[in-house]
Amino acid sequence: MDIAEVAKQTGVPASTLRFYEKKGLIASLSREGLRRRFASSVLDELALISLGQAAGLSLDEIRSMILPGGAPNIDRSLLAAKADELDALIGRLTAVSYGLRHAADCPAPSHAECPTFQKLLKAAASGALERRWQTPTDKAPRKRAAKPDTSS
Amino acid sequence: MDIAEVAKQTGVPASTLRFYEKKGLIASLSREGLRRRFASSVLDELALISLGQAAGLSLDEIRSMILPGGAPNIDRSLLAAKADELDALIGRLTAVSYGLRHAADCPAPSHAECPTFQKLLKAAASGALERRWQTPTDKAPRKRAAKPDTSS
DNA sequence: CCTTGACTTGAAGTTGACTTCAACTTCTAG
DNA sequence: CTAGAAGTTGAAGTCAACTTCAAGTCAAGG
Repeated sequence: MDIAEVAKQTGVPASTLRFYEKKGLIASLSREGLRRRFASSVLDELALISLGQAAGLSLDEIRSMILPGGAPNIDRSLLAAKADELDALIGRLTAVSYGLRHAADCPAPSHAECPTFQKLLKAAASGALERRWQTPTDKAPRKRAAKPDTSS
Repeated sequence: MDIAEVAKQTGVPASTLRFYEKKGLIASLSREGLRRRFASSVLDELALISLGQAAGLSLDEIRSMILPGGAPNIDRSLLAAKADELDALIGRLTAVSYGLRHAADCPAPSHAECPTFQKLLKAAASGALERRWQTPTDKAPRKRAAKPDTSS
């Protein structure tokens, strides 16, 4: 498969594929002239990368899970640890969501008088809620996976 | 309060406080000579900022919620929308966590043979799991909120 | 032959939230 | 008075994950 084919099938832009290759996350099997040719196994690797990202791993971390051979080599205790981390995050987010929703419904004229909101604020102030994990911003529109495209 | 005092009480570094001031998120009430003097209400503002960040808002979004006067002016429908977003995120994360944990326990010799893991991979490949929201990295150690310090 | 379009490269740009730096001014203690 | 700690500034640097750009290569079609 050439780079455009991989891009079309996975929705991952060509620039990203080159970037991943440079980073050592995927390998292009050979070149036809200048052009990369990818083995179809790259599709699985990309899925793995996607999953790793969803689990909050950095690309560097993900790379360390991929054997040079291509087969994933995943430390189960690392998985469990990541799951724990994720659960902790979920717990915090759940609290925030709950508090947010409560504050949205709160009949108090100002949030300054809503006890639930105050409690949330206190939690935030004490550092119980860690910051910085971004929700996807609509300012960064990305191509989604292209549906198999019959038109071309 | 001077900047160091605020930093100590909130755990927010002085550099961040200046940064927030430049951004218009907090206001220093006056200057004593060159030095900023903060009203104690800045503590509440910082808590609000912290909460906003935990809810996934950008600093710009947070600023738009803070009236020049200092009192929060929060659109309830925005809160509800953010809560919805959060819930969706929580749902995805829960799926990933579950899958991760299952894969960690999976008795198959390689994850290639674990059906749960395969399912996760498929979901990731299809874009059902969105990317990019970072868990706090230990490479970015931060001061935590200092306990009320009696020593000074 | 020559254009067009898909691909190649390395380098530089982007974004958000900060941090770090250099150079400078002030306050306080000795 | 003087040192040093702590404050000030604007500008530049950092980080991650990409994207964009300029400039170049190559195959195919008219």
